Amino acid sequence: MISTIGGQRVSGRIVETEAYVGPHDPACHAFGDRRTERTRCLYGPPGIAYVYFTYGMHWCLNAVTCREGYPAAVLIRALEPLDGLPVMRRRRGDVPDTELCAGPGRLCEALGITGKWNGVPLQRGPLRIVRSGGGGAGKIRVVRTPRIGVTAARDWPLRYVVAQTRWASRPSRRLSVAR
DNA sequence: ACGCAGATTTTCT
DNA sequence: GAAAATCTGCGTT
Repeated sequence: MISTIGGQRVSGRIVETEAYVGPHDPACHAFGDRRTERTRCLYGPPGIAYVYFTYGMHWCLNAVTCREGYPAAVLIRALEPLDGLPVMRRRRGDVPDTELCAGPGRLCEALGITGKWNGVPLQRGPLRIVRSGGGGAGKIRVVRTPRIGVTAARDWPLRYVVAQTRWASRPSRRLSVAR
Protein backbone atom coordinates (compact mmCIF):
# COMPACT_ATOMS: atom_id res chain seq x y z
CA MET A 1 0.00 0.00 0.00
CA ILE A 2 1.02 3.58 -0.63
CA SER A 3 0.56 6.78 1.34
CA THR A 4 1.22 10.24 -0.04
CA ILE A 5 -0.16 11.94 3.06
CA GLY A 6 1.65 15.17 3.81
CA GLY A 7 3.20 15.21 0.35
CA GLN A 8 5.58 12.41 1.34
CA ARG A 9 5.42 9.16 -0.54
CA VAL A 10 5.89 6.07 1.60
CA SER A 11 4.92 2.51 0.79
CA GLY A 12 5.01 -1.01 2.11
CA ARG A 13 3.83 -4.52 1.41
CA ILE A 14 0.96 -5.78 3.56
CA VAL A 15 2.15 -8.88 5.43
CA GLU A 16 -0.39 -9.17 8.26
CA THR A 17 -4.15 -8.59 8.48
CA GLU A 18 -7.16 -9.50 10.55
CA ALA A 19 -10.79 -9.85 9.51
CA TYR A 20 -13.73 -8.50 11.48
CA VAL A 21 -16.88 -9.91 10.05
CA GLY A 22 -20.33 -8.59 10.65
CA PRO A 23 -22.73 -8.05 13.54
CA HIS A 24 -22.30 -11.63 14.74
CA ASP A 25 -18.53 -11.35 15.26
CA PRO A 26 -18.08 -10.66 19.00
CA ALA A 27 -14.79 -8.86 18.30
CA CYS A 28 -16.23 -6.56 15.65
CA HIS A 29 -16.96 -2.98 16.66
CA ALA A 30 -20.39 -3.44 15.12
CA PHE A 31 -21.18 -6.55 17.19
CA GLY A 32 -24.87 -6.66 17.95
CA ASP A 33 -25.52 -4.31 15.04
CA ARG A 34 -24.15 -1.20 16.73
CA ARG A 35 -24.68 1.69 14.41
CA THR A 36 -22.86 4.53 16.11
CA GLU A 37 -20.90 7.51 14.92
CA ARG A 38 -17.68 5.51 15.21
CA THR A 39 -18.91 2.52 13.22
CA ARG A 40 -20.63 4.56 10.51
CA CYS A 41 -18.00 3.82 7.86
CA LEU A 42 -18.03 0.12 8.74
CA TYR A 43 -21.55 0.00 7.37
CA GLY A 44 -20.61 1.96 4.27
CA PRO A 45 -19.69 0.70 0.81
CA PRO A 46 -16.59 -1.48 0.46
CA GLY A 47 -13.23 -0.09 -0.56
CA ILE A 48 -13.12 2.78 1.87
CA ALA A 49 -11.01 3.30 4.98
CA TYR A 50 -12.33 2.72 8.48
CA VAL A 51 -9.89 4.47 10.82
CA TYR A 52 -10.51 4.36 14.56
CA PHE A 53 -8.70 5.54 17.67
CA THR A 54 -7.91 3.26 20.57
CA TYR A 55 -6.05 2.96 23.87
CA GLY A 56 -5.88 6.70 24.16
CA MET A 57 -3.12 7.12 21.61
CA HIS A 58 -3.24 4.82 18.59
CA TRP A 59 -4.96 4.98 15.22
CA CYS A 60 -5.78 1.79 13.33
CA LEU A 61 -6.55 1.37 9.62
CA ASN A 62 -9.14 -1.00 8.18
CA ALA A 63 -10.34 -1.58 4.64
CA VAL A 64 -14.13 -1.91 4.59
CA THR A 65 -15.29 -5.06 2.80
CA CYS A 66 -18.48 -6.88 1.86
CA ARG A 67 -21.62 -5.01 0.89
CA GLU A 68 -22.96 -1.69 2.01
CA GLY A 69 -25.05 -2.13 5.13
CA TYR A 70 -23.07 -5.16 6.35
CA PRO A 71 -20.33 -4.17 8.84
CA ALA A 72 -17.12 -5.97 7.91
CA ALA A 73 -13.53 -4.89 7.46
CA VAL A 74 -9.91 -6.00 7.26
CA LEU A 75 -7.52 -4.52 9.80
CA ILE A 76 -4.08 -3.82 8.31
CA ARG A 77 -1.67 -5.01 11.01
CA ALA A 78 1.81 -4.85 9.52
CA LEU A 79 3.78 -3.77 6.45
CA GLU A 80 7.15 -4.60 5.03
CA PRO A 81 8.52 -1.08 4.50
CA LEU A 82 9.49 -0.49 0.86
CA ASP A 83 9.77 3.23 0.08
CA GLY A 84 10.23 6.32 2.20
CA LEU A 85 11.93 4.75 5.18
CA PRO A 86 13.53 8.06 6.21
CA VAL A 87 10.07 9.66 6.32
CA MET A 88 8.75 6.77 8.39
CA ARG A 89 11.66 7.13 10.78
CA ARG A 90 11.03 10.84 11.14
CA ARG A 91 7.44 10.06 12.17
CA ARG A 92 8.21 6.99 14.27
CA GLY A 93 11.51 7.83 15.83
CA ASP A 94 14.82 6.08 15.37
CA VAL A 95 13.62 2.49 15.71
CA PRO A 96 14.87 -0.64 13.92
CA ASP A 97 13.38 -1.13 10.44
CA THR A 98 11.49 -4.18 11.67
CA GLU A 99 9.58 -1.99 14.13
CA LEU A 100 8.62 0.79 11.72
CA CYS A 101 5.35 -0.78 10.56
CA ALA A 102 4.96 -3.89 12.72
CA GLY A 103 1.59 -3.32 14.36
CA PRO A 104 -1.61 -1.46 13.46
CA GLY A 105 -0.76 1.62 15.51
CA ARG A 106 2.81 1.70 14.32
CA LEU A 107 2.03 1.54 10.63
CA CYS A 108 -0.54 4.30 10.94
CA GLU A 109 2.06 6.50 12.56
CA ALA A 110 4.61 5.62 9.86
CA LEU A 111 2.13 6.41 7.08
CA GLY A 112 0.75 9.56 8.67
CA ILE A 113 -2.75 8.12 9.10
CA THR A 114 -5.14 9.72 11.60
CA GLY A 115 -8.90 9.89 12.01
CA LYS A 116 -8.92 12.59 9.39
CA TRP A 117 -8.65 9.84 6.79
CA ASN A 118 -11.66 7.88 8.01
CA GLY A 119 -13.94 7.21 5.04
CA VAL A 120 -11.53 8.00 2.21
CA PRO A 121 -11.44 5.69 -0.82
CA LEU A 122 -8.52 3.29 -0.99
CA GLN A 123 -8.30 2.91 -4.77
CA ARG A 124 -7.22 6.46 -5.47
CA GLY A 125 -6.12 9.44 -3.47
CA PRO A 126 -3.50 9.78 -0.76
CA LEU A 127 -4.11 6.29 0.65
CA ARG A 128 -4.05 3.44 -1.81
CA ILE A 129 -4.05 -0.32 -1.59
CA VAL A 130 -2.83 -1.92 -4.81
CA ARG A 131 -2.11 -5.40 -6.02
CA SER A 132 1.34 -6.59 -5.09
CA GLY A 133 3.77 -5.37 -7.73
CA GLY A 134 5.45 -8.45 -9.14
CA GLY A 135 6.54 -9.64 -5.74
CA GLY A 136 5.50 -13.17 -6.46
CA ALA A 137 2.08 -12.81 -4.88
CA GLY A 138 0.19 -16.02 -5.36
CA LYS A 139 3.20 -18.08 -4.46
CA ILE A 140 3.39 -16.90 -0.89
CA ARG A 141 2.21 -19.04 1.97
CA VAL A 142 -0.17 -17.51 4.47
CA VAL A 143 -0.75 -18.77 7.98
CA ARG A 144 -3.77 -18.17 10.15
CA THR A 145 -3.91 -17.53 13.89
CA PRO A 146 -6.27 -16.12 16.50
CA ARG A 147 -6.61 -12.36 16.42
CA ILE A 148 -4.34 -10.27 18.62
CA GLY A 149 -5.67 -8.48 21.65
CA VAL A 150 -9.06 -10.09 21.17
CA THR A 151 -10.54 -12.20 23.92
CA ALA A 152 -13.89 -12.86 22.26
CA ALA A 153 -13.99 -15.57 19.59
CA ARG A 154 -10.48 -16.90 20.25
CA ASP A 155 -11.62 -20.08 18.55
CA TRP A 156 -12.27 -18.20 15.32
CA PRO A 157 -8.80 -17.53 13.92
CA LEU A 158 -9.06 -14.62 11.51
CA ARG A 159 -5.52 -13.24 11.60
CA TYR A 160 -3.55 -13.84 8.42
CA VAL A 161 0.23 -13.54 8.24
CA VAL A 162 2.67 -14.10 5.39
CA ALA A 163 4.61 -17.20 6.41
CA GLN A 164 8.12 -16.66 7.73
CA THR A 165 8.07 -12.90 7.22
CA ARG A 166 10.27 -10.86 9.50
CA TRP A 167 7.96 -7.87 9.26
CA ALA A 168 4.93 -9.02 11.26
CA SER A 169 3.89 -7.56 14.59
CA ARG A 170 4.99 -10.76 16.23
CA PRO A 171 6.74 -13.90 15.01
CA SER A 172 4.60 -16.51 13.29
CA ARG A 173 6.16 -19.67 14.57
CA ARG A 174 4.35 -22.94 14.04
CA LEU A 175 0.88 -22.17 12.82
CA SER A 176 -1.69 -23.77 10.61
CA VAL A 177 -1.59 -23.01 6.91
CA ALA A 178 -4.43 -20.92 5.58
CA ARG A 179 -6.21 -21.45 2.29
C1' DA B 1 14.41 -12.45 25.84
C1' DC B 2 10.31 -11.90 28.47
C1' DG B 3 6.69 -9.96 31.43
C1' DC B 4 4.32 -6.24 33.46
C1' DA B 5 2.35 -1.76 34.10
C1' DG B 6 1.51 2.97 32.58
C1' DA B 7 0.01 6.15 29.18
C1' DT B 8 -4.29 8.56 27.57
C1' DT B 9 -8.89 9.48 25.39
C1' DT B 10 -12.72 8.01 22.75
C1' DT B 11 -16.76 5.54 22.95
C1' DC B 12 -20.52 3.59 24.90
C1' DT B 13 -23.21 1.95 29.32
C1' DG C 1 -17.17 5.01 34.94
C1' DA C 2 -15.08 1.10 32.51
C1' DA C 3 -13.10 -0.99 28.67
C1' DA C 4 -10.55 -0.81 24.64
C1' DA C 5 -8.74 -4.59 17.47
C1' DT C 6 -1.88 -0.94 21.40
C1' DC C 7 2.84 0.48 22.23
C1' DT C 8 6.72 1.58 25.07
C1' DG C 9 9.89 1.53 28.79
C1' DC C 10 11.52 -0.59 32.61
C1' DG C 11 12.11 -4.43 35.49
C1' DT C 12 13.79 -9.19 36.02
C1' DT C 13 15.81 -13.71 34.13
